[in-house]
Amino acid sequence: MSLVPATNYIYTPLNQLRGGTIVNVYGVVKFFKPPYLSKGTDYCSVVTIVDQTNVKLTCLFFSGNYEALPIIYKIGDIVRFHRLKIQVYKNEPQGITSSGFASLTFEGTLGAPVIPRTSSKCFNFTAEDHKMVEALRVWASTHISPSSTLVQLCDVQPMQYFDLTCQLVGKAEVDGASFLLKVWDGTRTPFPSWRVLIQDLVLEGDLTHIHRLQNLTIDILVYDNHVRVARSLKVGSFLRIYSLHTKLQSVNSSSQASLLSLEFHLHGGTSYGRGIRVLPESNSDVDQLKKALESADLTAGQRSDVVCQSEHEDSFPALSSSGSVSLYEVERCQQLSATILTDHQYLEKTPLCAILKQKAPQQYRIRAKLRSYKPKKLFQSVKLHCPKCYSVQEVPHEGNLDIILQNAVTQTPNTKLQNTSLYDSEIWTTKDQGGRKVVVHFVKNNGILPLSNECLILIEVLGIVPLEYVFVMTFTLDDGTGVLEAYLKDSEKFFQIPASEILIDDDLQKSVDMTMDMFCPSGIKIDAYPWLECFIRSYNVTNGMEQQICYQIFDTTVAEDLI
DNA sequence: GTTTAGGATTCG
Repeated sequence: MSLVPATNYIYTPLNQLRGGTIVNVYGVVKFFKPPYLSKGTDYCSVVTIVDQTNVKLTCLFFSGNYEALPIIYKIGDIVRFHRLKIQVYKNEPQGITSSGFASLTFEGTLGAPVIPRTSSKCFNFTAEDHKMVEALRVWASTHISPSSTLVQLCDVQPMQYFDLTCQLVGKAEVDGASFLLKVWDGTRTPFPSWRVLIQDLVLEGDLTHIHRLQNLTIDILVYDNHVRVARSLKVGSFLRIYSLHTKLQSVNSSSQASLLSLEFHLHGGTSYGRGIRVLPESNSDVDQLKKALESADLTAGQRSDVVCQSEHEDSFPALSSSGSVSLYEVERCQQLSATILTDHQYLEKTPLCAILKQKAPQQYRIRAKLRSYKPKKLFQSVKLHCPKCYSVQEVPHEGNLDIILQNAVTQTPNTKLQNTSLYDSEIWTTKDQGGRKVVVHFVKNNGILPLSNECLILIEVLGIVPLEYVFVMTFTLDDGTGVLEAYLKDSEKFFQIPASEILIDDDLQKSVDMTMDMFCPSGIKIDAYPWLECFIRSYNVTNGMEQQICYQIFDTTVAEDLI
């Protein structure tokens, strides 16, 4: 007689789930919201899993007991759910807690020890389960991209959402809607953290320790629903803060120098799994964190190499007039860029806020995201450009003009460039110029020829200067410190596609469209856009009485692996 | 015994 009931659990593959049943399933966590207090009576957690059938299942878990919900720390964790109810929501199977629901969670890393995390006092775990976990790890290693949101403070970028593993060193009430957490992870941010103003004496924590850590600590403001969680946290505990948002702020000081600081916000709500979870000492990421904390360079945090313009202890280093922030643009913070420089790699990057304050002409290396661009339709960006207009040259002598024009008359227009899907072409034969042929292209809009007053007309012209096909676009660039409009005028260097061939080649059009869509993807926020490394020059433009500074992109090309 | 939320970033 055995005290343990010989239950043989059957696990249903995720592609065989039927509404109205109660099942046991295994899966890899693809998305999750750490447990949070619902608007009802229970804690809630939303978890999406996937298995070898490549079918996803989103599950809703409710429990009055926080511990009873699945103990998931990151995407890629492996879970086993027992007595999961399957219901149908929006015509899709959906999992939900049913009575007797229980879960086990395992690290998803190949080769890591198979240790179940659970609040269940007793649970069934056999050699078969062990095999299931191993098999899912192997499958996930080639089918699930590793979590890219786990980032150390030294690698944070302005305008980013990421998950931070850190230790809490201080906390303070700010107001009803926000709460301050002071944390560190042993590394230093590329820009100094903002300092949230709080009333004296409300900061809880070891003030001597916090002072010693100086700029190794960051200030996080958490809002709304996260306030009560933050308030309950114990100083010294290890945390993972999910979907933490960074924002680079330029602050003007009395000395008129630009100050840059990095803000950290945990916004209200639970979208994208925003939340806070305490990690136990046994967590393998906490082991790593502890090592980073032990080996942290406290002296580096003092920034003794920076000349501060203010004597205030917590002040931010000022930007020099050249706008260089090289001290904080730590090289290890490099992230792959969607465009690269073809020259000037030795130059330091300059934040846009600094460029916007300076006189033209100058040249800068920048790193920014493409907030938007104009025109949206590729055919509108292809223009004929006259290089002579941009260069200072003598107007040809009248005597030479005849010869130049006569030569032009003998050239026959290229018929390959006529009547494409993007424009209609007409050949106009002159009567009094020896029958010289002039080709006029009427550019269509979405395949339709616009009214004559709105139609872009390209004229293959007049013999003196061979006109050059170019892409002309306006890029609105944003690096978190400022926004700047820069022109791109490119014949083939930037896209590595000749502008002269774009109008007659569908594949090239698709390629440029895809590149632009990758720079500036629709439907996602700018934080998820790729970084562009660009070289720009500023120049003065006089428009009547007004003088304006414009910017042009050059010596920049689309990164090779994107072409 | 029911409700909660039902993935899909704030705007401080």
